[in-house]
Amino acid sequence: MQAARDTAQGSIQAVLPGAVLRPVRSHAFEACVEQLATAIRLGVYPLGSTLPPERELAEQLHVSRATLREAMAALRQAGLVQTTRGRGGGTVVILKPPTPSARAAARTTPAQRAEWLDALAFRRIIEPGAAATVAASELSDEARRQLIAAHEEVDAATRAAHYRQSDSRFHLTIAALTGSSRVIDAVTSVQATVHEMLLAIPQLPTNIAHSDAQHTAVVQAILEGRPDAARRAMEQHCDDTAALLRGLLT
Amino acid sequence: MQAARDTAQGSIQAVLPGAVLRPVRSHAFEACVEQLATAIRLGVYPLGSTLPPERELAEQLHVSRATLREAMAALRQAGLVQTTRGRGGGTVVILKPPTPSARAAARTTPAQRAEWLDALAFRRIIEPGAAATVAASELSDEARRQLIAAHEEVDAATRAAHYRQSDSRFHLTIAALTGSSRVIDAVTSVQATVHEMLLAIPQLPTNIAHSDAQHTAVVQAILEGRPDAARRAMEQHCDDTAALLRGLLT
DNA sequence: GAAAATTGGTATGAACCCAGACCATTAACC
DNA sequence: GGTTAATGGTCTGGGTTCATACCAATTTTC
Repeated sequence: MQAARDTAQGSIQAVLPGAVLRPVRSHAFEACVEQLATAIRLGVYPLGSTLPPERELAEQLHVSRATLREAMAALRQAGLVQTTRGRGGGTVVILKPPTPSARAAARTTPAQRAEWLDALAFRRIIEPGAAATVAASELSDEARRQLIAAHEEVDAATRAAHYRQSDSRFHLTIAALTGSSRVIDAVTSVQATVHEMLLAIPQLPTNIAHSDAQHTAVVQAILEGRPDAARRAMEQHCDDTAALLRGLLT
Repeated sequence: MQAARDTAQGSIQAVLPGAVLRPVRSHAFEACVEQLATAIRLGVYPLGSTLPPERELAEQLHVSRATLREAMAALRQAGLVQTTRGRGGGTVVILKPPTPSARAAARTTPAQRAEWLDALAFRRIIEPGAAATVAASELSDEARRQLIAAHEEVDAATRAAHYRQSDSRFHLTIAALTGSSRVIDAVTSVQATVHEMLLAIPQLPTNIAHSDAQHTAVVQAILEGRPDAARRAMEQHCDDTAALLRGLLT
């Protein structure tokens, strides 16, 4: 009767139960703060832009306005946004992207490291997959414009502070072009973690040039409709970034 | 001042804000019910197996025991589990996997259909990616055993009712072998949706034979350490299933 | 300049969720 | 057979979240 506890039926499935059940996300307040802060830091809402009205955001996040307002208050207190009342008012992003080297490579907990390595492994699957999917689909002119514009924006952002946000937006744009909300979710989550990691290490200009070349290869492969080439280019990009991060993390 | 509302800075990013923010998962009770019911239906906890004690499950799901118990009560009322008290007691799975053809292809809402198509697109990326990742990694003897056993189990399950659960466990096993919790989450979510879709359509024996051949190809490629072959085999498998489902869904 | 519309700010009662302690029942153990 | 341990069942007080109003400020519109 003791053996029956571990899921009966063979040893194969003995590992699944522990792996499949994931923590339920409670605490709406914290979840809102995290999502909004991430969106701002990734540049989804750039410096100076106005967030949607509270009522609208609350509906998007499936949260009561009271809870959303608490999250807003936290963002305000953290210096990420500023709020003004009345018609035409709203909440404006005032966060200046931090300079990476400003923060030293803080000591990371084992759990933190595991989370980061997990994100890199997941990224190696999802981002190349997204690039291949977009390359295999028929892109509208509008879609092509968006991709090219996002790429040019990264190219133009030589200043390190803006480079990170442009880079995130570039990757998110590719995800958005798949049209799949699950893909967008996955890439957003991955980019948030990568962003966090990159803040912890100094940024080398050579890396930026290197990344730009790979971005260009990805965009070309997508525009020419070559899925395998797009996947390989993005895999190379992920591998290089991952090698850099893993090396500077130990 | 009106134009500034739509995220300032060019038209490219005008689409991102709406796409990136996702609903916050509140309502712990419903989330628990959904996760447990899914795990049971996918065969993570097979018929006759005992679930972990309430205190343990509550901790795994990051939920109070009171909330977990409410979820358990719902599962009990739905006829999925049975509970007995005292030492050696616990909650046992009593759900018999339903016969697919029993339920007619119910009318689906547009939102439902969109969700389903999204899941298929996501699956086409994540499952082949997971197969390639596993094939590229060095597998322990234990891991090889698990993979082979999971495959043989599907092979042996000719009865339709058990076939679905074996199939889900097979795909989940590959995900688990990547060692990445994000990959496991993604595949679990995708399998849950695919499972839901397959329940809505009759199952043809020819499809099972077809799938088995593809499963074999995936396993062989993984065991031989050929990532590209593993990816292609799994892509073929996903494409065939997706074509079938999309066809019978309109 | 007055009215209307849009936006953030505040208040309240109900429902939900949590942590912890304690009770009841049953199988395992000596 | 008696004791112990494991497990589900119950209770309570306090914090969170929700839905729904209504108030306040400010710009747009006429």
